Formats: sequence, C-alpha cells, structure tokens
Amino acid sequence: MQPGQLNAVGEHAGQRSVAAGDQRVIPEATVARLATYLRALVGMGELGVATVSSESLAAAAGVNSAKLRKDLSYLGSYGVRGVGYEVAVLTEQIHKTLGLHQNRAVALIGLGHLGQALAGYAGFASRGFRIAALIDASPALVGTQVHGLIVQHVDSLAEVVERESIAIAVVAVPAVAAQDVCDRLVASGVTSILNFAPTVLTVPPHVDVRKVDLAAELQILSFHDNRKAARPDCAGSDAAPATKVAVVR
Amino acid sequence: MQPGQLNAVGEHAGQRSVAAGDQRVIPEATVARLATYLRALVGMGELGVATVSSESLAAAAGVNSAKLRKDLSYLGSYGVRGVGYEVAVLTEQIHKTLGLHQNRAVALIGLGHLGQALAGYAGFASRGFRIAALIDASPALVGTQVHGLIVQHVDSLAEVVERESIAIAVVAVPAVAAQDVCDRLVASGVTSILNFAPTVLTVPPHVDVRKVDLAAELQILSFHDNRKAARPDCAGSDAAPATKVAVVR
DNA sequence: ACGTGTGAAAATATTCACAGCT
DNA sequence: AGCTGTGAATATTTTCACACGT
Repeated sequence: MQPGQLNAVGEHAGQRSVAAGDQRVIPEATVARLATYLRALVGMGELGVATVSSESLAAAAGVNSAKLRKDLSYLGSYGVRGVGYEVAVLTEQIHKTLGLHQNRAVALIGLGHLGQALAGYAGFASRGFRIAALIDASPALVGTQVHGLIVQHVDSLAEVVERESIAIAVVAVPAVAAQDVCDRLVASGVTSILNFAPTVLTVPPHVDVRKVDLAAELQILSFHDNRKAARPDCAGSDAAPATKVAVVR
Repeated sequence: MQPGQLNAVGEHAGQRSVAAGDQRVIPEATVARLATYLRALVGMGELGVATVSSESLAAAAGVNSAKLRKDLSYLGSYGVRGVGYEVAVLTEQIHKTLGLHQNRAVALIGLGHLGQALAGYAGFASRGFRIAALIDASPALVGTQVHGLIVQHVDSLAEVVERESIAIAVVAVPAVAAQDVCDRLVASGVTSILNFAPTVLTVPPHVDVRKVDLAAELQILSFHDNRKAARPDCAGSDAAPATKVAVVR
C-alpha cells in the first residue's frame, strides 16, 4: 500500500476508562486493509453468504488468512472458533470501526477532468460518503451544475464547510493551487484531506493527509517491470512473495 | 502507504557478477518513495537549483532526512559529503532506476468518466509515460476520438498490446468487468497493471498489480477522523508522528 | 564545519504454529 | 474436526547517531 502516507495522527493511549471503555490500538497497516475487507464482506452479504472463514475472506480480499485474523483480532473477538465469522456482524463492526455510520459529507475541490470524474464516482456514495459540495475557482465552472450539484466558488469554501459540517475534503486542483486550497480547507476546519495533486501538502499536526499520485504508481510499476525485463527468468517459480528486488547497476 | 500492494515480484539475489555487475536490493518502501523524490528533484531542477542537501530535499518530499539518505544509499553513492546532492545527477539516477528512460507505452482500458480523465492527464506524459492505446468495450465509444486517440475495441487488445509493445496497463473499467479485462491483458503479455476497479485482481506471479481504491482512501481518513472526534484534545501537541491510534470501543 | 553514508537500535509488520473453543 | 485468536519468531522499515570524506 501504499504504506504510511499518514501525515499526522496523534497517538493517545488509554484514558477514558468508563463503562466498557475497552481500548485498543489498531496498526496503521491494518486500518488500510479494513477497507478492503469491508468491500469483500459487503459483496458477500449481497450474495447472501451468511458466514465466512478467515481463509475464504482472505482470498476475497487478496491477503493471507493469518494476516486477516490478526487484523480482525484488533477489533475484538467477532469470530466463532470452528465456524468462522458472521458476515453481517463483521461487516457492521468494520463499518463502525471506520466511522462510516455517519455517512460523512465530503467536499470536492477542483472540477477539471479528474474532479468531474470523481464527482460522478458512484463508489463514494455506496461506500459511506456523500459529496456535499463541489468547489472550483474558475468563473466558467462556478454556478454550473455537475452531477446534480451546483459548483461553488472557492471563496465561499469556509461557509460551505461550516454549513455542511464537512470534515473530509478531496483536492483535485492543479499542483500550483493545491497548497493554497489546502490552507483554506484547514482554516475552515477540515481535518482530513485526500490529495490528488502531485505536490506535498504541508498541514498542521491535527490534519491528516493522504495522497494519490497516479504517475508515481506507474513509476513504481515501471521499476518492477524494468527488473523483470533485465532478468527474463522468473515466470517459472510460482509463489514468490518477496518484498525486495534485485537491481543491477 | 499504501504499503505493499505488490502482487508478485520475484526475488533474485546476485548472480550475474559481470563487469561492474554491482547488485543491490531496493526495499519496496524505498521504491515507493523514489517517485516522490524524483518529482521534487525535477521541480528543483526547473527552478535552477543545482545542489540540494538531504535536509531540504527531504522537506520537499515530505519525509525526514535520515529516511531520504537511507533510501538514496540503496541507489549508490551519489552525494558529496559536506555538500549535498547534485540535482541533475540524482534526477538522472532515480530516473534510470525507475526504468523511465524508455518512455514507456501504457494502455488505458475503460473510458468512463474516470478513464476519460486519466486519458487526458498530463502528469502521465510529463513523468515518463505515453498513453499508446485507449480501449473500451462500448460500441458507443469504440471508434471515437478521446484526447487525440481513437478508442479501440477490447477484442483487439492483444493485437494493440503487441504492436505498441505495451507492458503496463491501466484498468478503469467497472468492477464486474475488471477480472476479465485483467485476464485478457495478462494473456496479451502485459506484466504490470494499475487497477482502479474496486476488486481484487488475480494474476499469475510474474504479473504485478497495484491498486488505487478511492473509496478506501476516504475510509481510512474517516477512521482517523473518527478517533479525533472521539478525543477532542490533540491539536496542542506538535510533532506527533505516531503510527498507531487509540480506539475506544 | 558540514552533510553524507551506514552500522546498530528501535519500532512495525508479517508469518508461524498451536492452544483453545465449538 | 475445524477454525479462531494470539503469543512467539521472523522480516521489514524507520530512526538514531556518528564515523568519514570534502
């Protein structure tokens, strides 16, 4: 995974020991996988599956079963030994753990090609998010309707964030504008940002940034492809779950 | 990270000890960051900066300097003690390491909203990739021109991949079609896939898959946001670079 | 002096393997 | 008999801290 793109997440061990105030620490790597497990579980639920073993859920999520069980153990004990997990129960637990019960409002800033595509992306709605505001700086776009929402001017950002109680924003503006937009978002009270602009965003420690860098993903693939081409063996040995790669210089 | 989304990368320690056949192993976590360093370096180069210290390059890339130096050390020794790194030299080295010298041809499968946006994404071209083919299954799209390229039918995929020597493909089709498209790509000889469909792709071990799951990214942010809301302290303590998060159940 | 390069230490993450519950 | 939950072992990644070259 893109591993650890977390910017700043405060660590806080256990105060608040009220009624069943049971506390756990969930490793970051586990959190990143919970979303995948949830997706697989929802799919199974729709197919009418009532129970899954760690083995089959792991297969559906593309991980091994030991990792899956370890991950789920951080949430608590929701499986039944000898049987497996109830799809409904586990779905609900992960859903709750990810904080999705509140159908969060999201603001989308930047309505270029990518922004427009994101605005219409059904996956957001179906997986717990509601795009509550579209924002851009271009006079040509402001006031127009995109996928059922009127585009607002970036100057009314603070107002919109406040009105819609937005905590999460998606930034899809050009790189040069990203830090400025980010600063405005932070000033408006947004605490989580998903950044598609190919820039490093600087934020205060209470704000969390994740980035999606499309070209970087291809470059990583390119690196591995390069290795393969250099050594045209491979392909024979099944199951080669290595994490390092030999490089010839 | 999205940490370790690698599917299958064969590990091969050092045979091939020919002339200067110096070999290294580059950790996966490092590879994922090289793309970010490269971006920062290119930006500095364009600004006319000739030399950088690990400290300032790290700042530009959003990591700490120890990590940056360690990462760069896997490529070899391209810095000068007491001085720093030459921007041009380091840019060239990372570029080469990522296998970008050959301006790789990429196929894009799926021209829905997201696919169309990706087809027009300038960042691919500027960072080493050439979109060489657009492919879709919809009769309404096949034959039309999108960002300067004619959309081809998915049935001619193998032919196109061969003709354009495509090793890397971007999959932006609906989830239900993704595995089928993936299988066709693999059969055609594609060895690296960037998957935007919210599904786990099953591939043979010589093929490398990375995924971008947009809703999952938001869910991860949601998780952290949920923690913040639960404990409205934070904000005071600067610099809290923790990787774990307390959970109240 | 300064800043890289890197062993060694610490922190995280993954995998193993099996005790324990149904 | 089957499958979860988890300590212990292993692997990977990050951070520290300082020797070394310029």
